[in-house]
Amino acid sequence: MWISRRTDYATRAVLALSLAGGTQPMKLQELADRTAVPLSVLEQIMPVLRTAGVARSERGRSGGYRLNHPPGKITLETVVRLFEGQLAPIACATRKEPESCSMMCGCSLRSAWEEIRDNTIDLLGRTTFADLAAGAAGPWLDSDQIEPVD
Amino acid sequence: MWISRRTDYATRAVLALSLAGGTQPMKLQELADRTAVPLSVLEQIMPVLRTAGVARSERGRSGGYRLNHPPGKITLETVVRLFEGQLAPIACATRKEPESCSMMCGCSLRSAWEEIRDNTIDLLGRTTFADLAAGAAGPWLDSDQIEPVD
DNA sequence: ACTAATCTTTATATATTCTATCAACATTCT
DNA sequence: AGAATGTTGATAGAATATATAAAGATTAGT
Repeated sequence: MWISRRTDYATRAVLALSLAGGTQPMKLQELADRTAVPLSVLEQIMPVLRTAGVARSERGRSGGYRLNHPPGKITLETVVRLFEGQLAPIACATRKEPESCSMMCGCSLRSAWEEIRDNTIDLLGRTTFADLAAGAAGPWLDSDQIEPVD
Repeated sequence: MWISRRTDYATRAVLALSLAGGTQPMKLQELADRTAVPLSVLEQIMPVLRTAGVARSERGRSGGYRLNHPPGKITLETVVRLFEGQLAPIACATRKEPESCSMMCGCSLRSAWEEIRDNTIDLLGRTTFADLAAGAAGPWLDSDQIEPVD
C-alpha cells in the first residue's frame, strides 16, 4: 500500500489523456470528472506533469491539458517516479546512495529488498500508457472520446 | 519506500534469531544491540511476533526470545504481513476486498498494480529466513553465535 | 520469602507526511 | 473589457509513524 493518492491520481490523469487522443486539450474540470479526482488536487498534480514534460497545457478560454508525447513513449515508471521518488521498498536498497545498514551483520535482507525493487522498476518501465490505453474499457472508448466537450 | 521502520526492525530481529541458532533464548537487550534497533521499540515489536507464533519467549532472569519454528519454515512474507498488512501497492489491487475504482473507465491500471503485487508477494513468500541466514556474513557467524551471552 | 532480571502492556508525546481546500494571480479568447 | 481557464502558494486537518517512558507480571536464584 505504497502508491500514494497523488500518484494514483496522476496515473489516472495520464491514462485519461491517453484515451482522449490529444486532438484537443482537455479541461481540468473534465479531467477531474473522468478520473474522479478532486479538481483542487488536480490543480496541484497537473503542473508537476507539465514541468516534467509529460503533459502540455494551454491557458485561456479554450485551454486545457494534453499529452506532450505519444502514450507509447510514456511509461508508468516516469509518472510514478515523479510523485513517489525512490521506488526501492526501503532506504537501504535504493540504487543511488543507499542508506548504510547499521545492523551488526552483512545484512542479507537487502538482497531481498533489491530484488523487489528491480522487479517493480522493471515492470513499471516496461508498461507504457499505450499498453494501458489498449487494456482500458468502458464509456470513454465508445462515444465520449469523439464527442466535443462543449 | 514502503517498508516501514517497524517492518525493517522485525525482519532484522527474526534474522538475528535465525543466526543465533536457538539453543538458548536471546535477551531483548542483546537483540537490540545486534540489530541496531532501539530497545523500547523492540519491546513493542517482539510481542507481535510472539502472538503470531513466529517467536516464543521466556520470562524471568534467564528469559529471552527464540524462534518458534526452524528458519526454513518462516518466510519474509509472514513477517512483513504482520506489520504492513496488505501488500498490494494500492487499495484497488488487494486480493481480498479490493476497493472499487471510481474512475470512469474499466481502469487498466489495476492490472499493473496487481502484477507488482503478485511479483512482490511471490518473492516474499519464496524467501525463508534460512535463505537469508545463509546469505548473511559478518561478526555474528564466527564467534558471537557460540559465545555465551553472560 | 525476597530480590533482581527479564518480558508485557499501556499511555503518550512528537514529528512527519498526506490530503484537500481555498484564494489570489496570470493568460488567453471572444 | 470580461469570462474562462490554467498557475501558484498558503494553510488547515487528518492520519500515520516513531520513539519513549512508566507501571505491571513472571521467573530464577538466593
